[in-house]
Amino acid sequence: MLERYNFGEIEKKWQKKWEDSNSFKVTEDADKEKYYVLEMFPYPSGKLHMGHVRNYSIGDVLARYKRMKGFNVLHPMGYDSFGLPAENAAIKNGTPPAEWTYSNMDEMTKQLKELGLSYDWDRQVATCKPDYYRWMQWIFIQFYKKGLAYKKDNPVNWCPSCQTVLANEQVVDGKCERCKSPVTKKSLSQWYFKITDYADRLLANLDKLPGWPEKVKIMQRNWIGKSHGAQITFPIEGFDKAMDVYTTRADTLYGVTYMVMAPEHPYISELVAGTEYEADVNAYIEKVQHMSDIDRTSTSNEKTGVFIGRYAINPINGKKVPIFISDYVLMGYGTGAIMAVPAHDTRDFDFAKMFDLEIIPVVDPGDPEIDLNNLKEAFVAEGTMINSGFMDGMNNRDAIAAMIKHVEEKGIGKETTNYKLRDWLISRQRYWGTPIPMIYCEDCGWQPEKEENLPVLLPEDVEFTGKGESPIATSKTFQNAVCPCCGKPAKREIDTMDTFLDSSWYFLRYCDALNDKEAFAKDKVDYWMNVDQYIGGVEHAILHLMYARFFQMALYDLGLVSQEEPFENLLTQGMVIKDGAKMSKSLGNVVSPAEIIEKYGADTARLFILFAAPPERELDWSDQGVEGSYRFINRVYRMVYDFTKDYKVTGDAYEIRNDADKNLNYWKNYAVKKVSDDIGTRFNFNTAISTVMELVNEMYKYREGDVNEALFGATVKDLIVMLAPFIPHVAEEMWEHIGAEGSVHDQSWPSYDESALVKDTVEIVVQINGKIKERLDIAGDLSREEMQEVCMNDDKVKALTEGKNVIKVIAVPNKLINIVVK
RNA sequence: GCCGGCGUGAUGGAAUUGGCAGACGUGCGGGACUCAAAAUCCCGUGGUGGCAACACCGUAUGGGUUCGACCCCCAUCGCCGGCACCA
Repeated sequence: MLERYNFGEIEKKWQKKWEDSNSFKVTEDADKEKYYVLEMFPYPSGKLHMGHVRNYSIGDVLARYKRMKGFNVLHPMGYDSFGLPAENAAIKNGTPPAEWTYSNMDEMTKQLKELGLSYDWDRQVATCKPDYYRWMQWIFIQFYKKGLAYKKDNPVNWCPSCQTVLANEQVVDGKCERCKSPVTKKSLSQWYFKITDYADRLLANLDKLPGWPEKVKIMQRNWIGKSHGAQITFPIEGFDKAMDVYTTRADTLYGVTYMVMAPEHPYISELVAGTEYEADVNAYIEKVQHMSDIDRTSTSNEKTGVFIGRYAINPINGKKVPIFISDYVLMGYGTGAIMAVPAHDTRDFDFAKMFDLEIIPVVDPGDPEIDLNNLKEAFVAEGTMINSGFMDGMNNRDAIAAMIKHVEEKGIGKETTNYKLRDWLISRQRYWGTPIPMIYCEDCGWQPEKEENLPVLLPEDVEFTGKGESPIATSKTFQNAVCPCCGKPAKREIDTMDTFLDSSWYFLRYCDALNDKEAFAKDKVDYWMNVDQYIGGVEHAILHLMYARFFQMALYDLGLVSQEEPFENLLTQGMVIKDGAKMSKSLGNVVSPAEIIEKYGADTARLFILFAAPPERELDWSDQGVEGSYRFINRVYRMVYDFTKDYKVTGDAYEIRNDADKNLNYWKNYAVKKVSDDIGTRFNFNTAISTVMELVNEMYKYREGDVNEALFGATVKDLIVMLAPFIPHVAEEMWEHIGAEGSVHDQSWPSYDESALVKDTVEIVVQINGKIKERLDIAGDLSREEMQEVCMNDDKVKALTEGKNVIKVIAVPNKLINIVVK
């Protein structure tokens, strides 16, 4: 070890040793307790950013800590390597997506290794590799066979000029973001997963995840959006089909004054065919079709709509009410039609005012301030039923149940549960994704490819023009297939899978990444799963984390895994920001990990990022803070170096000779206790580090006096071991330097001696009426009564309470005394 | 609009959940070392008043509960995030 801290050499040296000895490889070991720590795998954009560094540093500290605690730790890394950017690169500069992706992965792997992360690289997965997507396709087929995958026509955004499907985000003002031509809705045949079948379980199981942040669970609950109500059937005058509506407010059925259908409602064309309303209705539908969902919802108060010339009959009282179409009713939720109660629904109220429709109050607020005959806004709170036949006088919350029961008895409706969650549209008209392993046969319909023919490989004879159909369609051979059922020539599906599928089971593949016989062996998955600690950005709170849960449940139902939920504990790390804003190119506040590693080394980068803030919170990047972390490493390094000039680190046995020894011994043991707790149970790495800093400060102080070689040496040893998870390279270097055996990362985590934590005297606070008046050093571990006695006999306390009436005394052992006086 | 979260020194953040507010780091001030600077080491650093011992004030604001509140309750203000015409 050199006198000066040369991070460049140290980091290179140890990274090579770890790699050469395959230090972090793990295998199943039934005799050891396992721990699976997983960080969300990255998209291989080519460069790591600080968010990655933060994510992986957190995971690495945990992995290294748990390993030292004796766990068999699985800590893998891989790439979510399918996706659009690779395809865009191909369009822009002609590089094949595979080439672009593989070179990015190499670059990122290099950077990850430079951070000194303790991954078992043998288990690396990349979702774009055939040995991964083969099993993705196999899983798809299992889902298909179980009835979880289906193909359905559905309207999607279509740009007639670019000849392509657009995502909602790519439609601006009803126009194509690129060429500005009006976007139409086109019905395209798309593959879906029936995630809605799992809505209830996805919701209910959230309660079985105490290790998840409440925030994420709330977001998922809202996304699933379960609501309880009734479906009620309204006959349409002069029409043979009736109109079903969904409502959570069955209590307001008597207050219905009109009906609204979504513009996409299937009955509309029939209802207006050949009438004087047809032209207006079609014009309105046309207009709505040209709007993106974003625009449809942006003008939230301005209601639009058209009367369709038809009437519905309220089944409860026979009242005839007009039917409108309006874009404020969504086809995708409930039945795509509503009963409108303007008196008690804000949106219906706005619409009724706009079209001058009748408003009938049926819930009385019981508030003299509110004029029921001239409502200024919809009344949506609780009240008493009026104008509602048999329900009059009831509380409206009770009336909901009463009305549901009533409509069920009369056969005009039924109790219903609804979800906001929709089925998962999984097909993409893109090249760089897993081919959907389905074949269309004129005679047999859609058939899954035979499992022995997997993988269905991505074709390479394709063109990337950015126009026309998916590039896969340009392949001369890809679509030609044989029907797995009847053997006749058939056509292969050219759509690929949403990349969220790939990332919905990668944690299972890590358990058995090299298996070429099956997606994963059940016994291996049974050994490693569940993921004990999952770590990633909160931006995945809904999509990825919901899809992965869905996959796990579906695989559980298929008998392929033994648990319903994949992630035992979830930690959502905060963003890395600088100067009060997210790091971004446009703001010019990006700090690249590469430049920090170059200037200070990976250990400093890791230490700073863990020290600057607790993991869930935003982290404010500070160049001066980085300097501070660098200084701290130097400070430790110097101390260890200097100590070994005069002394040796011997065994662990030492004697306590005096107060200074006792104090250092206290700190040594206290730090072990505190750091273990902070890493292992609280994930407060920032306070763990600050404790180690305090210990180092104490060691500097101690060094000024009469040094007990054995004690100081033992403290140095514990110090290096405690620092190892945070700054693994320099810890290893110092460990070698003090002449200790083996790798520091193979050491057991230090234990502490409870008796060393007992102080001879403790400082307690004396309060009078809750105000601190005095601090006293008294013997430690006194009982309440003893404490009180010592305190009341103190001269200052006596003086302060002189002539006052002591009402009561509260004593908290080793902490404080509060004397209440009058 | 609805649902969350957060407001603590100049600053990033501590305070293990109702018991010493401001640990640790940064910055700043002072000292030591040096011809000098950097680095390093040591000391100080919430505010007001006082030579001082000390006193008073202080965790967004206003109230409450409690012997005791950064922590619990009510209201208000501000910032951030999620969802957003879901009937």
